[in-house]
Amino acid sequence: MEDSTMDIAWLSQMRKGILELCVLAVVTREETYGYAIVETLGKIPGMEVTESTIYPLLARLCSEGLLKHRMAKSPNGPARRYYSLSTSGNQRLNDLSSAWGTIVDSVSSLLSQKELSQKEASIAL
Amino acid sequence: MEDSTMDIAWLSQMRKGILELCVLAVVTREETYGYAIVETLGKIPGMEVTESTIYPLLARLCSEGLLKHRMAKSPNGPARRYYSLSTSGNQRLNDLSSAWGTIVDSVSSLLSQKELSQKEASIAL
DNA sequence: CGCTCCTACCATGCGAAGCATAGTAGCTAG
DNA sequence: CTAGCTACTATGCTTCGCATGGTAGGAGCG
Repeated sequence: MEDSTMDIAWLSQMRKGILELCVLAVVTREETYGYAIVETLGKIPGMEVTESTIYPLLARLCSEGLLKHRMAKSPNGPARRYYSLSTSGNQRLNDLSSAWGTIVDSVSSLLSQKELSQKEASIAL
Repeated sequence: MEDSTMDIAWLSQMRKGILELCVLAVVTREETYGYAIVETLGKIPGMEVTESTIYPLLARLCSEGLLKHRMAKSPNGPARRYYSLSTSGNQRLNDLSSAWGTIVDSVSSLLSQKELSQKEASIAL
């Protein structure tokens, strides 16, 4: 019931499922680890996430065989778990990516029709 | 456990929250009713929905005050419940719409970086 | 006049995913 | 040795899409 979180509640809903695409896209750029992904996505408008979102997601993608990981030492803290894409992870990235393109087209088509009808409505009035 | 539904399970996840934007966009074009919205969205690639998705969503949007409705007779069946946008519904549509634009930009930026790194990787190999 | 079929909407319940909250543990600095 | 940063973990809540299975009005047909 907190105002600041209520205001953007629908935003996180809109992100559902899209985050998986984003994480795969980030990991495919370079082998990286959870904590860094949080910071990377934190710089992207509308894509801010917390660790409690990213870590379960990474675990899920691993258990689905889309990601693989290896441990490596960190210069300033506990060991990091570096993730990289598996073959099927690459496949999934392509699938998600094309599905994403389809949805973007569909939605923007819907929204443009909205603008047209609004102009017509203002004329009709 | 059916294969055909398993294959596109992540697709419905990706649609979460986006559907709200789509329904508002459809309703703002013209006053319409649940059954028709299902058929309208059914024609849009990647946006196929069932009645059990739309009716609860319409009810939710109504209870949030984003939509208002009126009953009207149907030429071939039971009475229809026609929906139209309220003032705050219009506001929400604008909010969702701009948030959508932000996300689309962010994701496509991520995906284009992916393509770059893949070219670099193929050179490095 | 009942039977079937299409239309239109409703109720229940489940599973997936984001995320708040809180905790664990490695490592360095002073 | 303890304070503070880094990195990951565990639990539980909430929302939402959706499968399933209804209810009910009207039209056409024998």
